[in-house]
Order: sequence, then structure tokens, then C-alpha cells
Amino acid sequence: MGEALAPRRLQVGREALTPAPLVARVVPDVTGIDRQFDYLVPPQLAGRARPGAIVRIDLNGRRVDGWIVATGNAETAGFDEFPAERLSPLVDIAGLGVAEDVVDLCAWVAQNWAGPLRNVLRSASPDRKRARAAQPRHGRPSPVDDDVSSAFRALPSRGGVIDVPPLASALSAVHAATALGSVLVVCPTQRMARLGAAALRRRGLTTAELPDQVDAAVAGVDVVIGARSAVLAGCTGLAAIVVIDEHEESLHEERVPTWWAPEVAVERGRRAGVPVVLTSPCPSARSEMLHGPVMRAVERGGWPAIEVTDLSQVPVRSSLLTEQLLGAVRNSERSTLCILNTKGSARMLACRSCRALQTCPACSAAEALVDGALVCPVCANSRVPACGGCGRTALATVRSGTAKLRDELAANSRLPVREVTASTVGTGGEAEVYVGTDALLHRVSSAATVVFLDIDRDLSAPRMSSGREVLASVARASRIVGGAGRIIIQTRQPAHPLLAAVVAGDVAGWLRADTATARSLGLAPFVSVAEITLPEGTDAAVIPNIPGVEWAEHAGVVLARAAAHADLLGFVESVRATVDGRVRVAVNPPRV
DNA sequence: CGGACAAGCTGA
DNA sequence: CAGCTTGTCCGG
Repeated sequence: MGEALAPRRLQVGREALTPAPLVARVVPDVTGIDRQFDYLVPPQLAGRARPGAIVRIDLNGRRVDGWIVATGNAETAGFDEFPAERLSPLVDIAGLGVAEDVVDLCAWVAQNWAGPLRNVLRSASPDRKRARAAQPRHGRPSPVDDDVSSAFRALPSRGGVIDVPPLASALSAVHAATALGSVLVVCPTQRMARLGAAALRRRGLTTAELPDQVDAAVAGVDVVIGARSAVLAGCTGLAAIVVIDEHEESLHEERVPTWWAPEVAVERGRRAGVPVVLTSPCPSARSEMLHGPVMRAVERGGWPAIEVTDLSQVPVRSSLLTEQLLGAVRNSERSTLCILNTKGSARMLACRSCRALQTCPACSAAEALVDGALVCPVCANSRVPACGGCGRTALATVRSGTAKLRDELAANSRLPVREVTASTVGTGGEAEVYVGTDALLHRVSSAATVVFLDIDRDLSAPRMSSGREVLASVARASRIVGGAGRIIIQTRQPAHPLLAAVVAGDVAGWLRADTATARSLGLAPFVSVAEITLPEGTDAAVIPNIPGVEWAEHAGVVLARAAAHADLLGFVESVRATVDGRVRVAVNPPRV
């Protein structure tokens, strides 16, 4: 700023010899105001009024916080719209806020996902606490040389996607990247960030764990590591970005703007001119689209042996206790995890005679019985209520009930069986059996065996990405059991392509096929979608039509899709312009 | 969001 | 028509 003003002072003979007053453009930290306002910077605050700083402002009679997103004066392009004499002064500088070099990235995130910049700036700001000065710390790690580190070195300068199952392998990519400078690591969970940081320190690297160690990240360390919002954190000397388990849903922000950390990482890397590496045992189609072909670092993808059991062969009707399950529970020296997801199970129907799950012939989602017909909740196909396999008409609802299952299992194994729910804390103990939902896989770090008691509940969930979500669960289970462990998947559809691929060790092949299907059907990520919630009582007739954008309205929600992302953003903009009142927009949300 | 202000309703 | 509610507008 000082440099910008200097020439102005030297212009002798012009009307003003004093520089135009410094102005800060501020995003208020107030919901419902997605706008920016200009404020005068008082001379005593000029030294600290940087983009990213949190300031106190007076806004319409209220004293609120906000972020500076730009500074300039009346001479600066774009700062001349509002007369300087009508500006209020900044009240104070209240905190460090967002790293200066990340402010423009935040603006890009808000624009790309069509949401309020304020929410992005909040995600990028560490919890308010006093910032302390820290000294740069760099370790002297031993060089790393394994399959993953050589895969990293073989990537193009902008980075790429590496197929790596175990966490230790992903950390080798991080380790190799530290040869370039400071590495920013984004993990799906804070827990993994903590474990990863500890493992990297054992390799002789210095770490800053976010969100607590912001000071160290700013001072300069080998590795800055944290969960989703770490992708927006300050990182001095940034030389590479690594996103671990890029397929995990938790890397997707649920609130608007619904930004996706791997995509933000790629954009940040592009702006900073540093490589970005996305790692995953089951890379998402979107990351491939973003970054090109997947680099295979480990033979066979490193998946453990996976057994599939046919539930329709179980002697006791409607029981989930197979021989394999009981065998695993009785023989295991370490714990067994039994995964049973209860969500959406009430609607599933199985044939009483052949026990085949009733799925949609077109899209294979589980059907529901509506007014005496079998109806697909995804594509609204309808057919007569008879078994798709044997044609008989006696259908039974597939029962759920983890409590009953726990009792059955305990009676059959004579072992203590613990049911783990969201409220149960801790899973200590050896040689035990745990029953719980998918969340169990996030809470236990080691087990001998993982059994998916009824994978059909997940596989046939009424959404497009169900197969990839199942794969993510199996990948998580693989990591928990390690190379020597067992994974048992129970199903009524043993010939399902995904299960066949998993058994054959050809996950990559299934992913290729799934991506090809999404491409040919024009689904995400090959189209961009937006879910637009209109204000109460809006007439859908006012919604504009734009070339390249298809949309449909139902119950006040507009679903739009476009092959070109820019077209979709243009559509959102014109909807906001035509509809009066506040419109909520989720662009490419985690779930539609 | 939340304050300001205008327009609408009520009751004596 | 004061006193109150409800709605709309706008912020530097």
C-alpha cells in the first residue's frame, strides 16, 4: 500500500499533495448480508489493516465483526464508487483472521460454489485466540524411498492422483514432498490429522496441527496438517499440498457454499504454482476429472482378501448369522466389528420364497411398496409386486434391529458383544465383538475382522453414489484389519458387479466402469448440479431459461444441471436476480 | 441479521 | 388517533 501511494505524493502541480485516505473493503460477519462495504482505515490501524484481518465495524447502528478482503484508496480501480466522505472508520482490528494469500482463494470458493463469502472466511479463520509469535522449525528427516515416494516423484509438476490404501503409504507421499518445502496436508478427520502428525514426527519431520497450532503453521514447519478447513489455512513456505483419502465424504462442506476440499486444493496449488497430490484407495471420478489419470503406487491396489457370503443360503430365514460370521467371531483372537447400517432399511423388500432383494430393473436401487406396486425411489419406475427373480408374490420387509442381532450373536458365540452407538464412548478391550453402524469404522483403529452384515442396505440405497460409498466403507475396513485381516461381506446379491470386483481384487476396473456410466448418463461429475431453495410462495414461472441448463422445480426446490459449470453459475445468478427474497443455493452438494 | 420506518389493525 | 403488530427495506 505504501508503494502505491508514493508516486501520488511526488506529482507536483496536481490538486492534492496528500495521499487519498486508505480504504478497507469489509465482509461483515453477519448472516443474511452477502455484501461488502468500504470503511476508512484510521492512520493508527493502517499498519495492521491487511486483507484477511478481522475488524470491528459499525454497520447500520450495530457493532459487528468482519474481514478485510481488499484495501485501496480512491485511486484504486473499484474503490471510487462510494464517496470517501460518507465512509465510516474501522473501529478496531480484532484478530489475524485469514492468511493474506488465501483471501482471494476464499473469494474463488464462494464464487465457484455460489455461496456467501462470509461462510468461507469463517471456515478459513482459526477459532479466536491470541496469536503468539513462533519461530520456524524444520526437521532433518531421513530421506524416504519406497513405491509411493517414487510415484510422487514421477508425477507431473502440477501433481496428480495416487492410488494408495494404507495411511502409512499416503504419509510417504507427504514425506517425499517435504523435500520441496512446507507441505500442507488435508485429512478427512481431525483424528487422522492427529495420528498422521504423530507418525510424521516419528519420521523426523516438524508439524503444525490445525486448528490449534496456527502460529507454528505461519512461522514455518515441514508439515501443516489438519482436517477439511486446513486447505484454507495459512502455510508459510507452501511447496506442495496433499489431500489424503480424497474420496471421503467429510472433505465436502455440508453448509453453503458446499465446497469440496480436493478441488479447492487443486485451485490453491494452481495459484501458488505448487503440486497437489490427491491420495485414495478408491479415487473419485471428480478427482480424476480434475487431475487426470490415477497413478497406481501399490500392486493390486493393496486391498486385503475379501469374502462375500450369500445371505439367501442362511438356514434360518431372515437371520444375518452366517457360518462365516460365527466362525470369525469364535476364532478371532482380536476383535470383530459387525457393521449393520439401519438407515433406509425399513423400505426394503425381499422375496419370502427365494429371498432375493427386490431392486429396480433399471437402476438397481431397492424398491418400496407403494399402493400395491413396487416403486423405485430413484427413477420412479413401477412394476407389479412380484419377485423379480422367481415371480412369486409373497414379499417380506427386511427387518433391522441391532439390539436383537446383538442378543443373537451373544447367544451363539458365548462372547461379550458390545453394541456401539453414537452415545457409547470408548471401545477398549480385546477379543470382543462390536455391533454398530458405519460410524464404528471411524472410531476403531484396529480389529481382526470386519463383517458387513447386510451390505444390500447400503448397496441399494436410493442414491447414485451408493456403490462408491460402499467402496469407501470397505476401504476403511481394510485399513482397520490390515493386510492379514479378514473382511466378510454378506449380501443377497453375490453377483453384484461391485462385490464381484472387490472379490477379484479389481476395484480399479469397477471404478472405471462406474465412471463410464456416469459419463454416458450425464451424471456428476460430468455435469454440475445446483439445488436452489426458493423463498416461500415463489412462482416457478419467473425462473429464467438459459441455454445449456436443464432444470425442474418441485415443492419450492429447483434442481438444475449443466454440462458447463459456468453455465450453471450463470443460471444461479439469474435466478437470484429474478426471484425476490433470499435464495439458498447448493452447487455440487455432497448429496442431491 | 436486526434496526428503522411505514402501513395496517384495534379499541375507546 | 395513540399504541401496537406486521411487513419491507437496507446497511459504507
